Amino acid sequence: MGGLELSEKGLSISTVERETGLLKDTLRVWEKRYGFPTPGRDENGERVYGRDQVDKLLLIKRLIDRGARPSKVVGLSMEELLERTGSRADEAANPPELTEALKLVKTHNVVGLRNRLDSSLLHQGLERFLQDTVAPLNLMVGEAWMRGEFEVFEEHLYTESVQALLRSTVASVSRPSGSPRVLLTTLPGEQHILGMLMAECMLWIHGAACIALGPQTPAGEIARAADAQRADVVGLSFSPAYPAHTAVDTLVALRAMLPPGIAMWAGGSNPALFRRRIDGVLPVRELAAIPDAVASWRANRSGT
Amino acid sequence: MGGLELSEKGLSISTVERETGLLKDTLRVWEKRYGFPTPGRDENGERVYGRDQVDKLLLIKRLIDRGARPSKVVGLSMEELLERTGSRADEAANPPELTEALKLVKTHNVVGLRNRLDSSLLHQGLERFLQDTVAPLNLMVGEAWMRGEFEVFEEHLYTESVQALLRSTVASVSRPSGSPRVLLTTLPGEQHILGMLMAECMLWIHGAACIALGPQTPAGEIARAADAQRADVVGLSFSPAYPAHTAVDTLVALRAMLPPGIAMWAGGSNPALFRRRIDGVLPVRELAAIPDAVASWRANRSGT
DNA sequence: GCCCATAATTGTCCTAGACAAATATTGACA
DNA sequence: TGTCAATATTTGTCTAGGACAATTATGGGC
Repeated sequence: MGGLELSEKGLSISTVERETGLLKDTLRVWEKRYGFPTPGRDENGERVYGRDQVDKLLLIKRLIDRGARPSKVVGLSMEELLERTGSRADEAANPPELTEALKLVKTHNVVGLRNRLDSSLLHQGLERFLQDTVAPLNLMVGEAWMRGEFEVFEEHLYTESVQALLRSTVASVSRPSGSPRVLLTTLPGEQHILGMLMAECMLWIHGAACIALGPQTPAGEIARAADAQRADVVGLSFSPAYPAHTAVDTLVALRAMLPPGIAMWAGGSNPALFRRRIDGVLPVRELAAIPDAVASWRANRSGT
Repeated sequence: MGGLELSEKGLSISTVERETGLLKDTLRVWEKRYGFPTPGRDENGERVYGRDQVDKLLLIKRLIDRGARPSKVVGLSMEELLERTGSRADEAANPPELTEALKLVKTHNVVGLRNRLDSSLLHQGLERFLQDTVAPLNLMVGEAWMRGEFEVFEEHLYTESVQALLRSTVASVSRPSGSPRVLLTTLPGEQHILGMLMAECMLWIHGAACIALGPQTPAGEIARAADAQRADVVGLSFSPAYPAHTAVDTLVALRAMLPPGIAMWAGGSNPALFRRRIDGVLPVRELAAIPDAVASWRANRSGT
């Protein structure tokens, strides 16, 4: 019943869908329109993708998430794709501490990485640690991955290390208290939670109470949870890979379900959030905007 | 471009796929074969699902994951479905502390729940806490959800509370050391991480070192990571919802990629792991089996 | 009782076409 | 030259119906 798997020979279209996030329909239509990917066929007439094609698809997807047009990038050679990665000379502009941290990831030195992060956190304090260390490191890891300098598992290792650190920091907050009460989650299909964790830290620093629902809560459930938890704000996080119109549509729908007294904040590096205003939804472009959001919420509240 | 969203009116087939985990193809073929679901159509001829249908689909999916046959359960009424939920009188058999903990979830008292879990952990110690509190609570939450007594967001709240507690416990381990070195992760598409966290705790108690890769690592990357981290064991976790044949196929493929010196352990409540032996993969039926696995690994290692 | 051959069930893949939303391009006008 | 509206292209996702292999159930013989 379908479900071939990644043997050494090749991957089924389902597997490629899961690993790249590109729908089966999209894979098939790209093949027809742009001549890529070019899977083989098994004895059964079903598509079989090679590992190299999947790697290329992942790279293409990142370029598209960044704003490239499919017709321009699907079907390019690997070299041409790597050229478009950009971020050429500016890597030298990064502080040496960050470059060194990256080197620790590259050498799979988890312990060393964790030590360095711990020490940065202690030295800088949480807020500056988030803004000056974690945020730029995230970017650098993403860029390095695009340039083919990082394996997927190395990215996992990095993400997991940072998350563990932030989580244990957040856990040290005994109980949620303060205001506003912010319900934090992501929509179904959005699995990136690092941004949400960073937001949770920032909110906590600035005296807000966070109720973390974990990732992937359907909109209807978010509305019920906001009611049950008497939340003042619903905070949602969107990675660049999250489909733009789904994000906007769901935000609009959720806005209609929530009482007007509950604010909505949408953050993350997804461009859809900042292209056009969504009525009743506050876009939070970066971590540094969180304190402002909190402050203006309090001003509004005390004004009423 | 497609991607309608959950307004009050209805959900698109993509959204239903994301929220239920049932593929679009499956939804369409069920509609044709069993007469359910019965979505409406928008002005565009595209399927529009009601919230009630999605709830029913979620319930059906859980019954099927448990072993029911689709032809027998798809198309039953909501009442008939609830009858098959089973777990009738045995809920009285649960210890009263657990029932009380559930009540805290039901009243959305996150703080109370967290307090109670903390105190159970201190009182019982980590190992008994996992086996006598967390594991049965997981089951009870799942059952209660099937009986319609829990909302999705209440399950999220519960899961998040337990995860936060276990994570902060794990984080208190300064650095990974000990043997065997176990690389822990899940395969792409498997998002349930609670089981993995519980395993991490058990392994730590019994002197193993865990390297957590986070969820959803492709098989090839697991192999590279195992090499880079000099792992002795690769540990994978499978929830009941994970497709059976995908699990088996990928385990076989991964086994072929890994050197024979690296053991593979597969755990979780997915029935596929225990139906038939997979060569070179040790099935770990429950938490209590982890100490045995560790002990026998050590015996083997010292023997050689 | 168990075991094997046959029958039914079931999920996923295939092709090919259609269309609306998003994005780019053109042209008119200040 | 710059801005805005109208048109053209691009793009992802949906539709339909058919096919098939893997899984699970059923019957018959021992």
